[in-house]
Amino acid sequence: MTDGLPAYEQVKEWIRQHIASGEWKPGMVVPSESALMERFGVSRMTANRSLRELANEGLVTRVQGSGTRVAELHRISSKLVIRDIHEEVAERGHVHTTRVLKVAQEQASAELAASLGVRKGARVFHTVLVHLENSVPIQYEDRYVNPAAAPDYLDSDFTQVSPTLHLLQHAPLTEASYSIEACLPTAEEAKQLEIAKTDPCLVMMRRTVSGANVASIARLVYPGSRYSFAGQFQA
Amino acid sequence: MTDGLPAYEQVKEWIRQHIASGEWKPGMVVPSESALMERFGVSRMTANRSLRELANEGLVTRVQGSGTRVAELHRISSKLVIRDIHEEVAERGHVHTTRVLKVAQEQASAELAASLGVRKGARVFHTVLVHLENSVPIQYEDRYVNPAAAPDYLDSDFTQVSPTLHLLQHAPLTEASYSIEACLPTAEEAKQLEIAKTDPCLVMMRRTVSGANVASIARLVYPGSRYSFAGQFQA
DNA sequence: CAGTGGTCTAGACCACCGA
DNA sequence: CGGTGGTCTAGACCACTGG
Repeated sequence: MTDGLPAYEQVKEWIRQHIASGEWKPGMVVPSESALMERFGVSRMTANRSLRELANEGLVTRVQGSGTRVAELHRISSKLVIRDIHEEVAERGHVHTTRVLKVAQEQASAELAASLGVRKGARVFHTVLVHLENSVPIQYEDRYVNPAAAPDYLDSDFTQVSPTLHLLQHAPLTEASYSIEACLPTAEEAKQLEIAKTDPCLVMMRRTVSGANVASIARLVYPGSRYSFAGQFQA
Repeated sequence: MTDGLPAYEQVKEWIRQHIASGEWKPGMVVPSESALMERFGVSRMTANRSLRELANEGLVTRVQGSGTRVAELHRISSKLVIRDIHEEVAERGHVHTTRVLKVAQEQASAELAASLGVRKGARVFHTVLVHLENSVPIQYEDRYVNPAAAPDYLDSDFTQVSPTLHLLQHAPLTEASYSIEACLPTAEEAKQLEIAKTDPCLVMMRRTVSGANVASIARLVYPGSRYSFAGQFQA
């Protein structure tokens, strides 16, 4: 333990290298906490932290009473970060503007009511807008909001504050789920995004939960030719 | 500290609730480790573990000497897990089969050579196959493999072992990057996936690194009508 | 039963920040 | 300078696994 790095990091690094080199294959037992104590002259708390963090990262699996093993399949798992679109465009040094198509109160259909967790016919907020990057449309956003989660949603100026940002600030996020598909745009979406009706789009359906309420349900349509999701994974 | 839950989890949960309820807003200071020691009657190591894990989860930020604060914007960040397709299909209780279209050695074009990190004209492996779930095509996989990373790649029986699995077993994964877009299929892809040329597809480009080598570059085409990526996020 | 991981404590030394 | 987080130790009790 001579390096400048913390001891628990040195232990992690040593284990990582044995796994990455293929020397320790999936399913094989990794040195136990007491073995690491001897090998590195560290306390058990330190050895424990190393193994626990590697387990959190998915590199090893631990079973009480049995031991620590190299994880079976290095699943390629990576963080997909969903960000406020205004922030994302700004970070590229571009200008983000918004075209507001609809800001309204509506009565929830049966299907929508079920998704939002409100009674059928209850009052819900509905916004439709288009996000532009340097005047080029990059996202069509069709969103329903539960008034219980964000009572003053409709008072927001959506040309200044994106719906995502308003919700993040007024309805702390506790849970979210999404799915990504490839679809053709509807006629209205194609028109607003200024693309052909045959241009494929990435469609993200996103549902966010804030505390006890479903806060919002959104359908986000991205022109396939102008947008992609990217991610990275490091072992 | 009466509950059945570990003390550090109880402390985390207490903090999470104050954040989720909106009581503690982004930027506000969270109780320090010593404050938590008093409040819960735990040792500093335990209080430290609670705050450290919350920081790893992105809920708070910590600055040495300054303190712990509620993180600025809850970015909706979620794990996108990319799995071996055979395993994924099997888990749904369906049958996975493979149609092998090409297994060959080729000379790398300039562009491909650059991506794979080999010399132009170097020998590379090239496979093309279609994955079927209950006899329905769900993925067209066009893959180039660096022989340095998996010398016996071509000896594999791809009807039994998927390329992903072979690579995971023979070339331990150290890094991966991907991007997801919406595209129309090529004529060949449409034919093999048994879809119309106008049906949008999800296309994932994936690049994996094993140790010092780029192991493989793959283009994975999913029929939009039969596949979606889903994910979830919990605060 | 011995070996493993899961948790917790009391105390310690250090580096850093801000008044 | 005091308060904060970053790390580490020696020892402890428990629950679980496997032979």
